[in-house]
Amino acid sequence: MKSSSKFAVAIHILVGLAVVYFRKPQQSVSSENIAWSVNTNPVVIRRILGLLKKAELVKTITGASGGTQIGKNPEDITLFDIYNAVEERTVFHSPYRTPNAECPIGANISTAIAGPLQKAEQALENALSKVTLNEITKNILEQIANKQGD
Amino acid sequence: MKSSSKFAVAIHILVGLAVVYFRKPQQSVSSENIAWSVNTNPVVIRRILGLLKKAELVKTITGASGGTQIGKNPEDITLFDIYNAVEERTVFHSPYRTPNAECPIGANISTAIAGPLQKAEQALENALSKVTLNEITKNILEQIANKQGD
DNA sequence: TTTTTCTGAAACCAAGTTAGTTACAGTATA
DNA sequence: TATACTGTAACTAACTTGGTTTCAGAAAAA
Repeated sequence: MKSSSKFAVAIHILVGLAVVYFRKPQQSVSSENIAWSVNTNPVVIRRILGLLKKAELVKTITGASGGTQIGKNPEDITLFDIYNAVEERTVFHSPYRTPNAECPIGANISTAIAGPLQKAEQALENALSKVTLNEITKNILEQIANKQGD
Repeated sequence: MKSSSKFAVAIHILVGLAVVYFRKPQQSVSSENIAWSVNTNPVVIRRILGLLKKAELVKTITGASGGTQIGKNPEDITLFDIYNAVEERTVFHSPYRTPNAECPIGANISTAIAGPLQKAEQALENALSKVTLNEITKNILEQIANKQGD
């Protein structure tokens, strides 16, 4: 199983936007700024922002002094929303070369495993939808505050 | 998120071995035979069998008229055992380029999301471990029987 | 003993995916 | 009009994957 980093980067982006939103709700952030925090190229960030925008998790403003703001209250964004926005394929979707239909097992295996795999995926998604962006952001802000207290 | 087909193929292999086991417990199956059912190359099958063998889900016999048998009772093999045997990385593990440590968010994001992601993964694994190879095999044997009744 | 039939493993390739990069058109502000 | 952004196309390098060929080793069969 190979995972893309898109999900992790998307969480990172949204946490950053949430922090900005808490401090100054109308402020927008440039892709270059975000790229600095994530440690990558602004275009990589803009690509992911495009996906988040489609899901209405962020809104972007073009033109000078434009940038991105969070699209809704961090309370109302779950990890599943983010996951759903950036990861197009399901966990178990595989480019599984169609099994041999002449073989009784090959002919029936796909439907036999579809149910259980879907349930497992459902369980994953349920767990993700229980965690809000707000919680994660608060968690990070606490970590930062604690370190400053040292 | 990109998935390999190894998990699906591994299930296919084990269902096949379970069917053989039910019919004739001491019979072993060649990788070529399995490859025919899966519709791929015997070497691909042997690669996956190697992983399943390490997990003691199958046992192989070398030499002429050798092959593979299931390693334990299908009742005692869960989808999680199979998943665990063939998929080395975790669902969310990403080659995430280390975020910028100079940024407070970058410095703290990894630990903040580790917990929730681990819980989600745990949920997935729990769901997988509730399904046995036996159930899937019986399901397939039923499907086959129903079709013959047409 | 020799032949045959298997597994195990190395080595290689083609295809696909991903992150990163450059470049540039379009847009809105100052 | 100059500036500072986004959006997007196009390209590349690195990596992963499944498929394939090849061969050494093992064990049964002849």
